[in-house]
Amino acid sequence: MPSRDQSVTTIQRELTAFARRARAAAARMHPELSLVSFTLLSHMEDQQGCRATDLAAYYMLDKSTISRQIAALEKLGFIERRTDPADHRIQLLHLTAAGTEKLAEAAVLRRHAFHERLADWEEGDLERFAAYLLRYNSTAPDGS
Amino acid sequence: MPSRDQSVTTIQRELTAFARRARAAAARMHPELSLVSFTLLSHMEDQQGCRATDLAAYYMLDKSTISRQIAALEKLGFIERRTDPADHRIQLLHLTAAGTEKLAEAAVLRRHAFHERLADWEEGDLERFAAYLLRYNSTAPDGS
DNA sequence: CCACGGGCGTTGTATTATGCAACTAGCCAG
DNA sequence: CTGGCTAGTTGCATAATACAACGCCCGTGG
Repeated sequence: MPSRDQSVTTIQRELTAFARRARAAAARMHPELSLVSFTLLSHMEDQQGCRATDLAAYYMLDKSTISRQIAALEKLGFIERRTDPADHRIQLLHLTAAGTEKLAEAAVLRRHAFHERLADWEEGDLERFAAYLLRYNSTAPDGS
Repeated sequence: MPSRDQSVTTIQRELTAFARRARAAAARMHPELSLVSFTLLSHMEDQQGCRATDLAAYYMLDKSTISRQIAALEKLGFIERRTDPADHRIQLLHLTAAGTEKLAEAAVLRRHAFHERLADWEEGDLERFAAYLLRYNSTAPDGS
């Protein structure tokens, strides 16, 4: 019965509903690390040596926003900037030990919450859901 | 190869990434109607006569935030409040004709964007994705 | 070698969303 | 009627964000 239109509507509605909650949930789980901070930190962990510009592009945030987030994370001692020796304009971002640890802490809390929430999901469904999200996010992340 | 843990991690990561973008995308598509406004309006259309408290609970927003959003939407002429005759504390929220129209406009833009983005998805995948999101959001929306 | 255009990042400024706390008004049970 | 509860509003503070102007460094073309 769900038409293509209806599926699309549901997807946008539910994704949006999720978005509304994510921040609050993050704030509850790890007040020390906002959702944005957590996400950026997480990204940096995966992409050791990424640039601020990369983050800005990926998350559709202004470079100034990223700059401030990075400054805050550095002040907290969670990341360090290493100027690219080959191009002094560029800062390569790396997690510090403290950052890795902090991220792990938050991740544990988040994972716990998500696991609880997804406890009764079959593994196959989880995989498919994850795959859909990846696929969704991989398409046209720009704002053309 | 994706373990349960990994799927869960991916889900949170990708949902979060989506969340980061949704607002910016909404701002681009319909600057008149923020993502929150759109979502609330959309909710009100489905649940004619819902209360502010319902919205606050569903979207995990403070009642004051909802109150202000509602005030703004009313000022724009998109909704009207009808005091519940049975309980004068309660305001039942209804879309006006203008609100319905505005919402439809925004919905068209959004649907267009989403459709473009999801153009190459098979209908079955869309349905499953939508179902997963619904299922996800339906579980434990509270913050216990 | 030097100047210019462009990319990367920072800082100043303003806006906006949001939460918390205090408050008002209306309901209901004792 | 009074106390306690619920719905919603408002004052206040904060945090996230965008935009614009700027500084720094790169490479290229004269």
